[in-house]
Amino acid sequence: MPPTGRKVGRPRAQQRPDSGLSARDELLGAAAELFTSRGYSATTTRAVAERAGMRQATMYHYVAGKEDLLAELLESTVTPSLAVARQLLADDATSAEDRLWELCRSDVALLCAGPHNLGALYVLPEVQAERFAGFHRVRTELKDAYGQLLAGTEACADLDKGELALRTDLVFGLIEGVILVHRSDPDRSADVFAAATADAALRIAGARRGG
Amino acid sequence: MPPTGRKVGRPRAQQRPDSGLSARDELLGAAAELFTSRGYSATTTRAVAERAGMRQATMYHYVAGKEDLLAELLESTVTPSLAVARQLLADDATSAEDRLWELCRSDVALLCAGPHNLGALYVLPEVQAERFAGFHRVRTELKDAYGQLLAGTEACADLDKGELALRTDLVFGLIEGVILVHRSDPDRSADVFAAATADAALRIAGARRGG
DNA sequence: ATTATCTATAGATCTATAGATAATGC
DNA sequence: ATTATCTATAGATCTATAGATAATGC
Repeated sequence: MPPTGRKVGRPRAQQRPDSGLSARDELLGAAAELFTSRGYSATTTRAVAERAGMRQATMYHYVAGKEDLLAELLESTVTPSLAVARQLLADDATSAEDRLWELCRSDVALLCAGPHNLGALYVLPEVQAERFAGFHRVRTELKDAYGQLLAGTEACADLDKGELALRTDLVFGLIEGVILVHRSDPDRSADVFAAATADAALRIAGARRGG
Repeated sequence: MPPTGRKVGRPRAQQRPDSGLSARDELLGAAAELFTSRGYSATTTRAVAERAGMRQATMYHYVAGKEDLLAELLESTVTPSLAVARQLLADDATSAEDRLWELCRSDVALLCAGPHNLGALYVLPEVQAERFAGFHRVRTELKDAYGQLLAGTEACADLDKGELALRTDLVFGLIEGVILVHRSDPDRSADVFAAATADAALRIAGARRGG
């Protein structure tokens, strides 16, 4: 069994050094880059496939179509955030303030850490289509986690339902917005940026860490 | 001269009650609705024209193409915000804190007041293209106004350049983000929402109104 | 005559499928 | 034999233009 370079199937027309990734993952990476920078509808299946190193038709060997790529990217980026949120909701040994801070920090860090601006996927207009309802359910669950942690802070303890919804929108809007603005200065440390955003979120809530 | 209903030119195939708007403004309105809800590339010239009550080809009597519509929508939504910003920058009788608050409030109010979610236009991936550089220059000028007002607040007086840029990104990100999140609850009063966002922006800055 | 609109369509895509091809595996 | 890939293309768009048409204006 020789080291590498031996693969089943017809060779690709354009040979490239082996990235180590599966063909499917290369397609997902290409789609992430193109969808976030040019948009979903503006990105052709040809552009995705050729950036992944294969011809347009070959893409269909791995995915059912463009929609599949977007659906998978959406789910795979929101899932880690939601896992963090669930764990924080269950942790009743820590103050709501500290848990909210950590949720904000990790959310921003997760989305700003990767090579592409995955947060930009969330606001693509096409994502509002029924096809992506699964993503929206998960995203709503994440937003609910923000609301629950906010409701647990001392500063928000006495707010009525409408006021709490307003604060939740402000905090959630901050997170969504800074991820987009991040592309204006992508060289800044994602960790520093994430911590600063979490600080700002607590200030919006009227809360303080360790409270 | 009879009241209405008398117009030069071949009648439209689909007759509709006169909206009072010019054909060009009807096209702009249709484009605003479709670009914000479905996206720019996903919106066809046929969809825009027919929503405006005319056939696809007739659109070219009023605009050079889809790009023109987007360019005009972008400029016309950022221009009023920038006019407010310039006026506030020149007003040295008011504290930087109060002026920053007002800039945030009016920016959110302007974008959330209209029937469509015009703020969503700003984050369309297609807007990053060179074709819309004019919009980006104006938008950068608006962001600079945020930065200058922030620098004038007591809370930010001693920050270095990098720290100030970070705060500016946080405040600007909040504004951009809440405008997007606003679509989750478009029935809420735009004025209340705008004021609450401005309050939140000052808390991020570490400043207080009347400071 | 002027104008606003229409119908028709050329040319350029874009997606998804059909079927051929060139590797390895046994 | 199996697999991954290729080339070729049908069918469905989509944009922008050409040229006809049906009103009013004079």
